[in-house]
Amino acid sequence: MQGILDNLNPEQLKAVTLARQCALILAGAGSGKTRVLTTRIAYLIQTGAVSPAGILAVTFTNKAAREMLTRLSAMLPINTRGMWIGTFHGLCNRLLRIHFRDADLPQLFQILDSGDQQSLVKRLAKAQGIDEEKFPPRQLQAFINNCKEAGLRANAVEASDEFTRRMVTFYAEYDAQCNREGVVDFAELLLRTFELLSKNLDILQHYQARFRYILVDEFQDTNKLQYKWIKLLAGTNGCVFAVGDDDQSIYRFRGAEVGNMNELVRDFAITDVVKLEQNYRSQGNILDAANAIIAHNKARLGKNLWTAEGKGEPLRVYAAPNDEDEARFIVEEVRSLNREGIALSDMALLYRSNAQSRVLEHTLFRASVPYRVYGGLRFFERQEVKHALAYLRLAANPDDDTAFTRVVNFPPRGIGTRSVEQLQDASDQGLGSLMHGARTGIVGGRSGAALKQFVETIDALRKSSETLTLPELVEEVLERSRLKDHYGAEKDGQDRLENLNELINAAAAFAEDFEHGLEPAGEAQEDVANAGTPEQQILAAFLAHASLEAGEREAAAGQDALQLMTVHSAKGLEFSAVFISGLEEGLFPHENSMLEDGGVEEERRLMYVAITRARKRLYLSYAGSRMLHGQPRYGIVSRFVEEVPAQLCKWLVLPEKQFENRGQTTFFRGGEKRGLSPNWSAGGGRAPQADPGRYRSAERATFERQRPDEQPFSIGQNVRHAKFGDGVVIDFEGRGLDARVQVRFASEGTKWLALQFAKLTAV
DNA sequence: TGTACTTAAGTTTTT
DNA sequence: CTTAAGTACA
Repeated sequence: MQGILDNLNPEQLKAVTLARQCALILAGAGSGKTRVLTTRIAYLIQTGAVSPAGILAVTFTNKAAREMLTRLSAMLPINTRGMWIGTFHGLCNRLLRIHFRDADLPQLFQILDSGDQQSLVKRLAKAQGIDEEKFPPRQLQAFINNCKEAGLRANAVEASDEFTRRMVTFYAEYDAQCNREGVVDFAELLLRTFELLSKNLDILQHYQARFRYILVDEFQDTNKLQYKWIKLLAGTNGCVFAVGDDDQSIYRFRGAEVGNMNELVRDFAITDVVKLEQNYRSQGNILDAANAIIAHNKARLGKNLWTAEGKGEPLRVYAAPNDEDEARFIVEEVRSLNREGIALSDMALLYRSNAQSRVLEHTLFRASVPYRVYGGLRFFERQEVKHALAYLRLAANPDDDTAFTRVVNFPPRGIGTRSVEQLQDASDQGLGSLMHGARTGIVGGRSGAALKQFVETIDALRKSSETLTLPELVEEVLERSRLKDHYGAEKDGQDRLENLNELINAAAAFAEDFEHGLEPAGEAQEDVANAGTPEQQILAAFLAHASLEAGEREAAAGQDALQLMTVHSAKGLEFSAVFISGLEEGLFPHENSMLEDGGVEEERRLMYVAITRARKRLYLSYAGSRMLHGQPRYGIVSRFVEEVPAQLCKWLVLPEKQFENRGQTTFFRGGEKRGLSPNWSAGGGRAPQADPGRYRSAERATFERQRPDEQPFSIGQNVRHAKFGDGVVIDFEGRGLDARVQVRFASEGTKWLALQFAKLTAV
């Protein structure tokens, strides 16, 4: 017992050992939030306050849920299986699988990810002859999701104008179509569960009695519906332990309501909010900067981070004449820090929007600095994987029209848009799903025959799904669908084939976990009375898994590499050294945010998150000009840089030296709320020129010294390629973007590689 | 029906 | 600049 409470500070201890009462823990960045959450669970179980089965812990990401489970099993020698720890969506999926009848869902309902949802919206909008100019599919999709996340069905949405009324109608038709197909989107998982519990008192009471303790992570990110969901499950006797930080609320654009924190305090009569303000991550100056910036926001719950550590280094601020120079500066600093012994993987290069990574990547590449970009395509989102999954989905549920349209003519089998339209028309007239139409031979001629073949393939797969193990079934899918043949024949299909093989492995691994009850759905299985064949159960669980957990981001080679990511994806992480780039008005804070009410405050919280990622070193940089959409844009320093107290900063180049004629160029600074004037002057505007004298020539000299780095590979050099492995450069031609190198690989033979595309690193 | 060209548009993201 | 989506043509 003593063990788990050791080394907690007084506030952490208070939070962990609270008596049975609802609580809001205001946990600042780096204050040991996850530790408090997991220790609280361990404490409750160890003191016998509750059995593991009485715990419900909700997170936003699978990663956070896994982290919690890992730490928990390190703390307690218990079986974590009975515990409900997971994401909102994962837990809802679990509930709906158990109570599919009461939720009015087919047993093997499928989950649409955002991409699937968008194709469904597009298909439906087209079928209804909706003007895509007036109602862009993206907007329709957003409208539906916003409604659902507010807990509103179409019949509950108030529409005052014609435009909204049309969208509401569409929403109703969309839902009807989902029901026909037996599919649910992400927001539907939550709304459907909420309705299930609202309408079935016995089920609600069962779970209210079971989950005596409900814990919520990142509470500031909950949306309206999620909060209602928590409230419903907690009931009058529940005990909610919410951990959050209003200063780190950066997801308002996807429906997060910081106001839920105040609601919670009111609804659950919380009398004292526990504040965790001691920061164990950043040194003093960094923390002071964060506090100073966030102090500009109004309507905060109020919290000030402090540290027992010293002040540490000052913040480094660099004003670059342009984006390329900014990148060059960062790369030099990264190398210098690396020489001082900081691992590349312990440094992060942050930016506001993904588009900014290109210049940075280019410069890093030329300088042979290994890096890893977060935010790429994930495994289950890859085209070839989604195709294979669509066949699996049809095997599980032939009425899944989204899956049907995706693969009915992929690989190409002579079924064109015309034929699919015929099926669609028939379906619109109430003649059933697309698959049903294909089966009944609505389409004649060659296409009709091809369709018949397709139906037979799916039927065969469906039969196989009843008996084959999951990995066997996946293999069968790859063969029968001819996906393997198709990608095998494609000249650049090797990577895709590898991913398809990887899917078999993923299926095997999943089946294994499922059998051992490691997958939560494995337990849910016990609760289901009438379950179909076990093989079909596993298939449904696997498909849900593929939608809910898109898989780890593309794993780079395990080497030490600089971490590149948006500020959003940096949330929750920490690094010894952090570079925040592109600190210009219009970029960060983003220009679009200035039009929204409270938009700049959200951007400021984003800046706060960025700063508090750093342990020891923090760099802020901005560029006088930046290439955007192929044209130069001229910007001025972000207000966020100016909000940092001057005494915390060390300017590496004095700003006035770079922008000599700044006073002559007219720049606008948007207001916090109105922001009517653009903060970027367009391409034709006058640039803040660098001082043609001293500064420029000094920079030129630096560029000259950098020259050799432009051609990082010389003959005889050892290099590494992400796919082909290690090799040696044996020839070279071209310059700049056209440059190609010939590399002899240890295992893959000799290849010519375009430097522009191939990710080669020096070894 | 599939390929090649043109054109438009371009925050942040998890489930 | 890049990418995606849509249109014209073989």
